[in-house]
Amino acid sequence: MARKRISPPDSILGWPEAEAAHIPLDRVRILQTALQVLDEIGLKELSMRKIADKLQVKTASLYYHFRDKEQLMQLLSDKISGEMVWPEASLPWKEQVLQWGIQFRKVLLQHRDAVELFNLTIGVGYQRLTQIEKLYQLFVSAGFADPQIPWIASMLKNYVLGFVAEETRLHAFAGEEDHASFEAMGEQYSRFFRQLPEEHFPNTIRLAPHITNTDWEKEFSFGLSVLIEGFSTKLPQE
Amino acid sequence: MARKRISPPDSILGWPEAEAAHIPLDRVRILQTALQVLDEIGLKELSMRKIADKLQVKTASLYYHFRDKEQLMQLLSDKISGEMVWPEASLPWKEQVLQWGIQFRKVLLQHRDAVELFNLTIGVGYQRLTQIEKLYQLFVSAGFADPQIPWIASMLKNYVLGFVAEETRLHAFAGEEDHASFEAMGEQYSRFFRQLPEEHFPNTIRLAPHITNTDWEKEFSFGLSVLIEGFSTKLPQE
DNA sequence: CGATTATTCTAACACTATTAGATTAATCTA
DNA sequence: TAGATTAATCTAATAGTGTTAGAATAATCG
Repeated sequence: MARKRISPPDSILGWPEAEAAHIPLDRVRILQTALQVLDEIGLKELSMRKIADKLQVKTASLYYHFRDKEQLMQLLSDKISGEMVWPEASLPWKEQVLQWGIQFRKVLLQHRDAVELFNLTIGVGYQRLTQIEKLYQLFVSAGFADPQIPWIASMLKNYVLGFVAEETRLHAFAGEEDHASFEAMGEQYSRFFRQLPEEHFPNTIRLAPHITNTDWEKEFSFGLSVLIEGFSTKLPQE
Repeated sequence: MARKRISPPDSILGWPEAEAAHIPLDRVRILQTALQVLDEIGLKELSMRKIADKLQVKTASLYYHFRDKEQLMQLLSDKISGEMVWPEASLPWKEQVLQWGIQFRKVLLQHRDAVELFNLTIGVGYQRLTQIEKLYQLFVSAGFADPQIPWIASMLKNYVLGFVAEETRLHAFAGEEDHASFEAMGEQYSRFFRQLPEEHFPNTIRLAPHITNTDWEKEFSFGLSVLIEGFSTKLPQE
């Protein structure tokens, strides 16, 4: 493995930052840094240059370790997927589905723009494949018929992605400054609704408060229960 | 309204293409062309330059009519949304939901990368707002409780988006050449699954044929029925 | 120690979105 | 109809993007 030259002329020997700067690159370290950058500036601003800068390395060096940006993002989504915690296999299947959803949402909320990243990349990495594999196993154990399982699993996965997408979209609506107060957020959002022509969008306006003043955890579980009840009706009788 | 000079020196008067080239710009015409370009080259390749080129106009001109690319894409998604056909309000609500889903999927399949475009932009345009408004109205008529409606509607919308996303992703998996044969497509896809380590992904491998040899229409309806059954359980008794 | 291989860097290329300010065309007014 | 005003487009530039070929350097092996 190649190493950058140690202790450049004008740096103090053993100075932590200087030392850190000369750790050789590898996929793990690059992805670690990329994830940090993502969390700091978001997906739209994430560029190869900015990742390289943070690593104190030139951009081209990244291309020794990754084929292109897409592969890097693929593996980045895979790394995030790896943070997933699996529900106990001993629990009843409905409870397992609930837990799976809760855990997936938790992971997605842990990193900025994670949903967009998942939607932009295809899940062919080890961790994302494992995530689906475990979900399949869950539905197999529950007794669902093989031909239904991929679609049921896909519905569950897409529900979580869709829900969190809307959740974070509402967060972003308030602008960049005051992410602090939830109230100000809903305020900005409902201002948009109130400005709509009432004769065209009566329902949208009337139902708006239920979106702005929402308990996300509760609504998330509500949707999950809708899905679980729907799945139940497709369960072969034993 | 400003007009480009008519009949430049070296062009024949009344020559159709030359005439066409001098129709003044406006949002409608730009969006029409943008949609054409999108269908031809896809979302990732869609750029302001290529839209301008097709209009035989310089790139900067587009910025007189749109604030930025995001606004253009916003209105582009809105235009696509406008192709939606609404289900008859006289039908039973379950049938209406089914029709709504079928129609939405149809529209999304009609334009290249439409799902990605919808996921990338927020639906604050007239057509997309109308689409949701009509969906709300549907569930109101069906007798659902106000606080539930936004979430139920969101689930339905997200289901269709998620399903079509996976559908088109599978289409793209085969590469760019032979979009002709569905068989070759499934072939390429299942080759990927077969190469997976069997001890880690037994279910994924065993269930793969159900994804590759699938009747998309049927599976789409299956998922819709899951949702509808799930919604039913949340319907207040009368 | 010398040769080989593994990394990283330099320097460029062909793109991208966007903007200020000049230029032209259309319209309005006298 | 002539001149002034407004609307629309263009010129030209900026600052960024992903990506690549090939030179330079560092680590490793014989």
